[in-house]
Amino acid sequence: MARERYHHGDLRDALLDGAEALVRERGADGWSLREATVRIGVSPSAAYHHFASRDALVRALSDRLVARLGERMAQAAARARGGTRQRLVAAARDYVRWAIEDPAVARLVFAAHRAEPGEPVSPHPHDVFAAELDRLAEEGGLAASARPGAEIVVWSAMHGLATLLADGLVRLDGPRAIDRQAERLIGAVLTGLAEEPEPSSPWPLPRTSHTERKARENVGGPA
Amino acid sequence: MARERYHHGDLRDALLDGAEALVRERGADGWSLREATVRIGVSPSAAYHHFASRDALVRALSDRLVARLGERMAQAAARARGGTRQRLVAAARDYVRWAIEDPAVARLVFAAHRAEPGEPVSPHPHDVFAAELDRLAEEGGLAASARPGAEIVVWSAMHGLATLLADGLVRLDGPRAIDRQAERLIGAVLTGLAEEPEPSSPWPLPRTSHTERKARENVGGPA
DNA sequence: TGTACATCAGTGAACGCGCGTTCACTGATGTAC
DNA sequence: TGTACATCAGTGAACGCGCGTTCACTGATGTAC
Repeated sequence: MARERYHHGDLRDALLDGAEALVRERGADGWSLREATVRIGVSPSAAYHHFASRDALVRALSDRLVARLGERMAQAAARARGGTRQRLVAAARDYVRWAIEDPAVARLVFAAHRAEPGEPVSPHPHDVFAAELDRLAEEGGLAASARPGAEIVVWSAMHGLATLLADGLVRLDGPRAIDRQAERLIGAVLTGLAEEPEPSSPWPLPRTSHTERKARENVGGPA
Repeated sequence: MARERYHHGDLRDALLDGAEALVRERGADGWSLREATVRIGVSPSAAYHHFASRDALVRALSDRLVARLGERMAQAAARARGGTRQRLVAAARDYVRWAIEDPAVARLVFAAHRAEPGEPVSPHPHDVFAAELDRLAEEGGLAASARPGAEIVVWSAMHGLATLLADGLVRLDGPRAIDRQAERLIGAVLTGLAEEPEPSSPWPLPRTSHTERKARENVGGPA
């Protein structure tokens, strides 16, 4: 169990792995920084050479997990057969699948990401939805007036189902039922958006902590 | 600040009030049972004459809060002018309003209710949505095939927006923008449900911890 | 109206606990010459 | 190829903390006769 080398070599990543495993075993909150270090065979204080605080560790873990989710969703969309609507269905379904696969991980991500600081993460579920809706609008599957803010409509719906399932407030028997519920929800939302009458004044434009972090990062960046 | 009487008289309620105030001030998790007792001017151990554990206190508080939310929603629906669709819009909008009014309270409720035990709470948001959708189906605003499980579709959508806002992942400027976003979302979902093609096999029937608790309670109850 | 007594709802001290974080330190590594 | 030295990434002991919960207790209340 003991390390052979004095220097670990990749303690930062190892800590993230350890913390992730603890989240799976004991829940989003049921573990300590000390446990994560013990599990790796390193003293608690060693963690502070890599993270300023326990909180920083949690944020880094959350960023890593959310990036993985975004990648999954983007791949699910890319693999989908059919048109853009099917791509959206696939991405949306995957969001929900991911949440129930590991509810504790989902809770950590949803809770931890409320805290602002940290690197902006790409791809982010928000970006995936936004990109697919752009496609849909270009193809004429969505009125120009309905496009702004539509990604928040879609994200809200899928986030709600994912959260209700991850928190155990709603239960469905088996993966097939979950997929169908997700498909039903995204289907209703997309139909509703497609039929949306032109609003008398433009829809409100929600801001997200994710896109704002990206914008902040790009100040002074490449033109 | 000191109590005049040795016996408090209504310590149970006072503890719930104190805990609720702490949640508002310090967040869903940022307070202890001890703080709640100190605030009331009572020793920490006194709490154990009324709650078996801190957890039981949290659950009781959550039940109280969720019942209040359900009442609000039902009243909003009752006050709505227009048809059943407008009643649903009003209830859905209120769910979101409630969540952003006090995000910490909303987080406590959403998190604490995953834990099973406790009294079933009525009215529950789930019941309000279900009742209004029943009306809508009776009036022909919703196909019979689309009714089963539709309350989870609606609840998911509104829960998602509420959660994203309460957790600060999405921001909207001012109450007017929030109402419009909520209206847009529930509008899209209801349109989508109304247009929903008859499924080749019935939709999955999600179970909720809330309705299951009620069912359990009614075993052996009045016929 | 008075007294005995059970019950209820408090007190206060103490418990053991594990936590995040700091600190002075030391072993290992890499670079300059 | 060897040596000096700066830097990096660990150690281990200690800190102060507040927590939930238990326990033997006591003051207050209500009821029976």
